[in-house]
Amino acid sequence: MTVRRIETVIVADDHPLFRQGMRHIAERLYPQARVREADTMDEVLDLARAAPPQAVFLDLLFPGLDPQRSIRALREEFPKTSIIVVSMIEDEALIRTVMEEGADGFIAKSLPAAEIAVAITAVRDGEFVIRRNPRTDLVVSQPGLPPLTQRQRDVLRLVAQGRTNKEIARELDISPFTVRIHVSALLRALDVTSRAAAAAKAAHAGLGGLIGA
Amino acid sequence: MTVRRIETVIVADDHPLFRQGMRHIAERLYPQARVREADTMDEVLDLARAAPPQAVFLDLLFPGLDPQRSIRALREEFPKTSIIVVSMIEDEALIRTVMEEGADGFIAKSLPAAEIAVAITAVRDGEFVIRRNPRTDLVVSQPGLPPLTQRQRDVLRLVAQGRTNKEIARELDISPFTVRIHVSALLRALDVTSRAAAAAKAAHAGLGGLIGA
DNA sequence: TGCCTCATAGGACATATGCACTAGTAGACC
DNA sequence: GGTCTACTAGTGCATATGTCCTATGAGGCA
Repeated sequence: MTVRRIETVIVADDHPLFRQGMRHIAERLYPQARVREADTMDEVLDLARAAPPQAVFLDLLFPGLDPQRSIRALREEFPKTSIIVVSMIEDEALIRTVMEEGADGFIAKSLPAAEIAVAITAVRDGEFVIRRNPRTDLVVSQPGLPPLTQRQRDVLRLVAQGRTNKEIARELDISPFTVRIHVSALLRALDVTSRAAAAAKAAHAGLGGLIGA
Repeated sequence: MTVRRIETVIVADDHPLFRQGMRHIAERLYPQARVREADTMDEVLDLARAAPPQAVFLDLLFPGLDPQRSIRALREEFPKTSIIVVSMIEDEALIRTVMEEGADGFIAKSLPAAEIAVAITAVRDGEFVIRRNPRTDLVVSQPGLPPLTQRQRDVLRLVAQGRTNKEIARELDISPFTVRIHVSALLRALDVTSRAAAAAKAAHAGLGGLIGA
């Protein structure tokens, strides 16, 4: 995937200190970009509509905000924007939910700045990224998915939810033929030969799948 | 699924105290059953071959034992036995792995006896069961799968790994036609209409899918 | 300008999948 | 013995899926 030039970035967080930190990271990564800061979800939407951002860094605990709906709404209105959720909470179910709702990356606030920057770059390169604080007990290998185009990520999300090509076509408002193209490319990229296997890989990588209680 | 009478149970754990506790639970649940105790994996196999058990309670940290291979071997040799893994460790990746290798249930050792008994009954009723110690922070709803027959669980495991009907047929050593029967019944039971959706449901229920480090 | 990738849309074709039937065998239950 | 379910195996058929092909427009890059 050709990485499009970053022109506008929105940092949405109600903690001034953290917002400053994120701005700093964004400015280091993309010196030419304009970084906007937002205090509320409405402000995010206003800023985004005024100048569609290439990336949004969204605090999960945004004041009076329902993460699910907001992320889905953002994804629908700005399909090409990298939505990166940054959060204090590292609960798995929440992570899976926001990823399924359309986020491209989930980054724990507790990570060092350098790691956050790396994760952001990976997302811009087409990867789904989930970075939590390293746990001390058991080290688990994170399978990870290869870089995918935005459309491939959209499609994978839906395939991993068990949708058919027709349903995906309706959801993304494109032709079923086009969906097949994306699915084919996706299967090649994931090195599998069936959508069910793709769903399994997605589950292993952190999209979908959840152990509860 | 008709619950077959429990005649023989094997408790495999190298902690005598815990083994006693498990024996107690088993005897309360199935007064008529013979409960065997095993110290090593070889002993488990010897006992099982002498008298095929309806249920095996297996300590995950068995001396010098590779959980993956042992569980898969047990499952292959005794396809109808309920394999219930009981463990000190509650690491998710480990749980998913043992469930994928053929276990029917995973139960944390830290749970009270009553809950362990309930979980065992549910497994015997055809459910996949994963019970960890309740965490205090965020309560997550565990989707849970409806009761399935042993064959349906076998098939679901493989579907959730992205296998095709042919592959499943080879793996289970039955006809592809028969696999289709099981898949059809499975889809009905899960209330979905495609294997990919079934895989997604399985992922949500704790089979497959893993968020790492 | 030319070259590239990505997203879009469609045709053709082989295979896989899912469903609706029939049917035999084995075990559990009454 | 009669009845029930699970597991097995098959046929037939409609639809879904996946691959290979062509083709167009947008946008980035050299």
